[in-house]
Amino acid sequence: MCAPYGLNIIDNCLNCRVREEHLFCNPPLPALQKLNEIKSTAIYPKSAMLFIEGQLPRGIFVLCTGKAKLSTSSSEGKTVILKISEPGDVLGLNATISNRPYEVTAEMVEPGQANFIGRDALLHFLREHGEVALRVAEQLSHNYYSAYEEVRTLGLATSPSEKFAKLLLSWSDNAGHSTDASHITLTLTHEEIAEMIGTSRETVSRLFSEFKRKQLLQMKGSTLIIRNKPALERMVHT
Amino acid sequence: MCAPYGLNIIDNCLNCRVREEHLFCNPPLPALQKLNEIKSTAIYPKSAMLFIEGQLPRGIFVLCTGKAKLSTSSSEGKTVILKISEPGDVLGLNATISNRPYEVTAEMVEPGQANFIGRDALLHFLREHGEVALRVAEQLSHNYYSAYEEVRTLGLATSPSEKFAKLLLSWSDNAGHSTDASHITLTLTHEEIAEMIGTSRETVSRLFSEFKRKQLLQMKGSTLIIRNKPALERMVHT
DNA sequence: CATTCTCAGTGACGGCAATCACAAGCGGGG
DNA sequence: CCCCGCTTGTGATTGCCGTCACTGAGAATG
Repeated sequence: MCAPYGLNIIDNCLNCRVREEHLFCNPPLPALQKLNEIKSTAIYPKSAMLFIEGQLPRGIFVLCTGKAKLSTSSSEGKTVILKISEPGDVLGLNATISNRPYEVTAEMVEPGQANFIGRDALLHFLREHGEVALRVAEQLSHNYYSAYEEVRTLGLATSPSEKFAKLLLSWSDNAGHSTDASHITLTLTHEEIAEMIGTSRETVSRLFSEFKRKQLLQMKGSTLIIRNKPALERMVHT
Repeated sequence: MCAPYGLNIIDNCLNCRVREEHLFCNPPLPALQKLNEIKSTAIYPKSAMLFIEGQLPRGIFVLCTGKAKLSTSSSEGKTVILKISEPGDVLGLNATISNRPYEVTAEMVEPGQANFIGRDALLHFLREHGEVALRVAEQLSHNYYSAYEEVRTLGLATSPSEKFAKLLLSWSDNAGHSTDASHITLTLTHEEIAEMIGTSRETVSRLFSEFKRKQLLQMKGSTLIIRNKPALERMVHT
């Protein structure tokens, strides 16, 4: 769990140490103190919108706990989910750095805490602390890889089943840190899964049925168990 | 045209001034001199590979003239083209910054000149010249937007015709600088176009036929003329 | 407890595009 | 000049998946 609202950023960061991308956790002390001055912390409930596609960039959000989904929609209402962000991720960085409107919508799918840093303060800070700019570059590079992976999923996989298998494997890889990699807690609806792999909700339902029938996976409540990972890997033509 | 092989980077940059992203053209003089020391220039023929997906990152290539296609392939041989890079673009930056293998293959589709900067020299340089690191961040952000746009194209557009229309419009926008925006020189094969919009070669052929029949476009040799841009825009549900 | 809403599962149907197959243009090089 | 490779055009076929329609389960809400 993350430190409660009101403690300083150092405490936040100690509790943030879930992933490797700690944009603002490892810098030297002077930078850290400055960061602590310019950030503000808030807790967001499920379904809270951190920012919305098209808005002018107010600044960045450093996710401390909870999960946020990054999505973009067409005027027809069709939606693509680009990524489910996890603690440690920096949201809105691209828009803020390049001063273009937020290109995605960030919505909390699990309630959590985030630190906000306004655009002017951030840019001013980065100009003064060049060491941290490299960190920013790394985070941007990370964002790029995420989008790139999405392109590969959407563009290279032909069938929905292949994309679905790929998604399951990516979940399995991410979860592999502490718990059993084959046990995954499923927080997304079929609709949202469909938006991640670019297919329809019904097809996702049918994929679940099919994969269960083929003994590839199994559901226990909201826990998803991968029963035959090698078979899944064989379905994916990386 | 770009300065011939052998002149220094200042001359190169003067001639590079085609686009806005001049990672290495505007820095203060000391940085420029240092850059000039660590870069090396070469001319590449058509089909030359600057780097290949999966290779360890040797460094970056700043494209001076010519065009390069950035693509990624599955083991099945299916290919997605992520972007056609133009003069001013920095290739291989993501991989080099984050020290991961090149995630794409960069192949020249029009012969041209590029400056190479090795990874160690680049990182060393960036640490010494923090001002330029912000430029790097901007370029990375730019790369991200490209990938993001590709996700939108691949994920949000349902029909191949919509993606095709979108591609034509993006060409029209890019070409709009100097010449008539409705006249575009076509350098890609149908196969490559198919790889950009995630469809089959035959479908692209049929799309050309269909669009010509509907008076949306017209071909004169290798020049493509857009005859009804509003109609194209109506086909795209941004 | 009743109502309502969201989410999940499943069948039927139809259309669209991938695939296969082949013919024809086109250009370059020997 | 003539072949050969690459590119393009187009027909026929097939199967997959998106859409529509409906049912039912479960959670939330009052």
